[in-house]
Amino acid sequence: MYALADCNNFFASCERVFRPELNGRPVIVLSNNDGCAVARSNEAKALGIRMGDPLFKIRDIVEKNDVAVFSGNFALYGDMSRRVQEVLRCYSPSIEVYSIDEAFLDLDGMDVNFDKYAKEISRECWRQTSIPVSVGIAPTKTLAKIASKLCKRYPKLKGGCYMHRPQDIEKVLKNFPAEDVWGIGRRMMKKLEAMGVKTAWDYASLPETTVRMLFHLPGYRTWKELKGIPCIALEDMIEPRKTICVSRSFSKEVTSLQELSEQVANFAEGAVTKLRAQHSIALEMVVFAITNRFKQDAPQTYASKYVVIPDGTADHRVFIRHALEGCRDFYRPGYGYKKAGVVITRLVQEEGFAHSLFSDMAALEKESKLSESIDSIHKAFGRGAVLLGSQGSGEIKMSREHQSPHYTTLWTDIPKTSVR
DNA sequence: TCTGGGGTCCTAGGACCC
DNA sequence: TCTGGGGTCCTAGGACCC
Repeated sequence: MYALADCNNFFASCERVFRPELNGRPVIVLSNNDGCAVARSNEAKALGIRMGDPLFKIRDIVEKNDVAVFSGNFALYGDMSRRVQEVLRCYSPSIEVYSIDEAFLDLDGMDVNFDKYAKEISRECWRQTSIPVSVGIAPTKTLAKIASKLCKRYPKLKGGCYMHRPQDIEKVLKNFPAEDVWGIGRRMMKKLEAMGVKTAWDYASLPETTVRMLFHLPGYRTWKELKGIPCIALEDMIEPRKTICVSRSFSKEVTSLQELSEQVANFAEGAVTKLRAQHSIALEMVVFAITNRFKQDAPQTYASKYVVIPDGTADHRVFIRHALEGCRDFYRPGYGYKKAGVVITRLVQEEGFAHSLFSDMAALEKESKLSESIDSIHKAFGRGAVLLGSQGSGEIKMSREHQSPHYTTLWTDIPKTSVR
């Protein structure tokens, strides 16, 4: 048996924890640069604001309905997520943190009343964090996801739903749109529509061979999971990432090589920081810059440079140097670059990595000492406490007109009046 | 005017081997 | 005219997730 705990409208709920007067009022949270709505409270959803709607297109709705608008405050959301996880860990020895707002719990072999258990987990999350959490319990992860969605649909379930009897599952699936099933995306749905498949039950009723032929292994797994046969295991071990990407859109277009270089150097530094945190080294990187695809009359480019790092390294300067070289290579005047980034790939664990016979080990060791020093300065004084010259004076200011305080992650921002 | 940022897995097909 | 039968490894691109 699996549980899925899913925080309702997570980012919007985080903002409400510290602004309880916003309960009942529509709330949205925006992506970087105050671009798109990436979280909506139920009231905001009811107004027709969709996931990913750009702010400028919904301005009318926002103003007419007194929608509370927040810039993304990801330090806050990360910290609240950690708090919810702490509560969840009390309910199973084995949990998989699936995303910032979702976690699976392995309930195998537990001798409890699962319906009560689901409701209790939800209640306790609320009591300790003030985040509303929907907990679905079912024999497979895919069904647990569906059960948790039922909690959102039916408040009378009180945040917890246990679903296991075949006749109950059948009833639920017959009323559950196929497109909302975990693992069925837009492309698949298009094929399914043509076949007359509308509900999760329709999909589960397709012949096995059809599913295998048309939707291959991933679609087949989903099909079996809907039938109650577990195929997707709980992954409670945190594996190191296989790729790391740091990219941003700019609040204004970047036209000069100097400015683009400084940005890209910063992204490279950010990527290396993530790389070092998981004790990996990388053998490849790609640096890229793209123009504004929405500006149809402007010249467009998707410029990138791919670099091989034969020695494999996690050295700040190596990545920044390659990133800058890449920039110099592909930069062309006359383009307005709107977004850029650095992707590092071919990641391997630092421990046990066999360097080439011809690597200059003494030089590599010296380099790594410098990077270690940068790490410890950052640890003691915060990221950005020391910069490489090429990183310039820092980042381009992101548009953040509606940022809430860092209530839980900055001493100066701790709420001073009791809110609950 | 204004449009996010980060991941994973799978498969087909190319290139190579005997 | 007729043109074998296995393999492996790698990569790009597609599809999905949040």
